[in-house]
Amino acid sequence: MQFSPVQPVRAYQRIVEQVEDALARGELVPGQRLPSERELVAQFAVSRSTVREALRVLESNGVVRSRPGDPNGPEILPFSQVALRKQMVRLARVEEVTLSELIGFRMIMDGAAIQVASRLRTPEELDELEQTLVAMRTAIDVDFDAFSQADLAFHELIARISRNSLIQTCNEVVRGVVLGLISDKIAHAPNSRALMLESLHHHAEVVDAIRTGNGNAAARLARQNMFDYYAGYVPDSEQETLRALIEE
Amino acid sequence: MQFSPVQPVRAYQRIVEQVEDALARGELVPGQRLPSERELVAQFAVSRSTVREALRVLESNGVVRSRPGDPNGPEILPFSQVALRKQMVRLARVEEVTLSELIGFRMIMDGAAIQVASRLRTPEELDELEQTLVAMRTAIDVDFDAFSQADLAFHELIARISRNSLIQTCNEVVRGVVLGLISDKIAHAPNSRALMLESLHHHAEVVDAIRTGNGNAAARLARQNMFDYYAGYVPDSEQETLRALIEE
DNA sequence: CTAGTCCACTGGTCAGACCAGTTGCTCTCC
DNA sequence: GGAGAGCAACTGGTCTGACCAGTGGACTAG
Repeated sequence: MQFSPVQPVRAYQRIVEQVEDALARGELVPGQRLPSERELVAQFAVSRSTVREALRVLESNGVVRSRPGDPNGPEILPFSQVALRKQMVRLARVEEVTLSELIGFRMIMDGAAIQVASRLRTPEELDELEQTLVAMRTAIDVDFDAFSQADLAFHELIARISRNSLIQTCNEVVRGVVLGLISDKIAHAPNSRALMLESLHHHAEVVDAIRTGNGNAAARLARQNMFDYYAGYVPDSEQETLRALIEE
Repeated sequence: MQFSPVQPVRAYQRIVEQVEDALARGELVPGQRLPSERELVAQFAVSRSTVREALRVLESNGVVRSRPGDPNGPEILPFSQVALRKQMVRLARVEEVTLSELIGFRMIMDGAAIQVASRLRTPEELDELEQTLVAMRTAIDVDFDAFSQADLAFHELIARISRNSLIQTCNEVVRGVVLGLISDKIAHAPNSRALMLESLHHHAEVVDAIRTGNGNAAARLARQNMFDYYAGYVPDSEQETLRALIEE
């Protein structure tokens, strides 16, 4: 007879589990309301502190929202990847993670999004992509921040067209972290305008490949462009892993 | 003069922010301890309930761990795959993330790991890969669990050879989540042994491509194998996004 | 030296009080 | 009749204080 180690489970955790189980079974759906805290105290037969601690956890997971004075009780929120995103951010910000790892990961994510988008995109979505190119062209004459915003819109659209929310979330996170690390260097580069123009040209090439539905070519182009753009910020000794992602 | 809408910030949220800011600035590092709850009450000049609600949020974010009776106060945690995995599992349960999205993500991660590993692998690492194939061959005659373990060792080694911790982590997490969702179906398939043999054959093909340093071919092979293996578990209407990842 | 007990701390939960915010209803004034 | 003010009953946010189980270290007895 073999026993295994036991672990006490806190009362508030039990409440969290019950609520999430009810969500998984469809017995609670977004838009609905939980009972008030005082009602939950009665139903769960615990103190109000315990209920509130459970609600803090659920809130942090993006499951519910509480508003003071709201007479209808805590609201179930639409499902979102807020908490997953938080964990991805924590992963990306681990101290030992290098810039080259982040850039490599971004190349993979962007490349994959573009590859899938090339196959799945509708004509309307292709039009939207063209519009983002126009916006990028306009933003060049404003400033680097405006160009970054337009660039962001381009990549967010690509990720949306890929219809994979994990790609979307990872892409957003790693793009944000990479940009946070080297944004100053890029914005203050002496040839900033030239870089923006070249970047726009590359984006247009990618859109062309997407238009023709050539996923592999589009992904390879995008990865090559990212390598060219970012390799200068990475130590020579770490570029090998990035090169592996652009070979034919 | 333009004013913007204001939003009250709760006291416990302020505490969460202060702790997370201190982490971001490196003033707190994993392994360190926060002061005890009663000490935090004094430092933040709030009630103990408020401190505890903040700690529930931080705990839910994977930032700290509290143990009853621990005389050293709440512990700062390093990033952990467990928390990332937990969030992915939550999303899968409510179908905010579909099986096809998870499988697609896995194809991308595994494919990328194999592509980079093809370039970076050392002769010693290639030997290690061969050993995992031997272990898989042996495990077929044991049972599906043993084969799964050997399969896991293969993929973990590949991810390690890729020298990208983001790929490693995401790969491990998503593999665990996918396997958790469909493991029962696979283990009880009537042709389980045939599936394991075929899977072993595919892994050997991948290792061959890695040996010759052909990253693109290895990655494509791996993604094709995963598509063949998993496509049956995905609705027809969602297979298009997976097909995009295996086209030439 | 080892085992047991005690003490001072830790975190988990409870009960009750008070406060600010929200909503709906009623009353008064124009 | 319509608009505004006031009130009551609720909501969630925070506070205070008490009690309990768990942990580790110090002390004592064998």
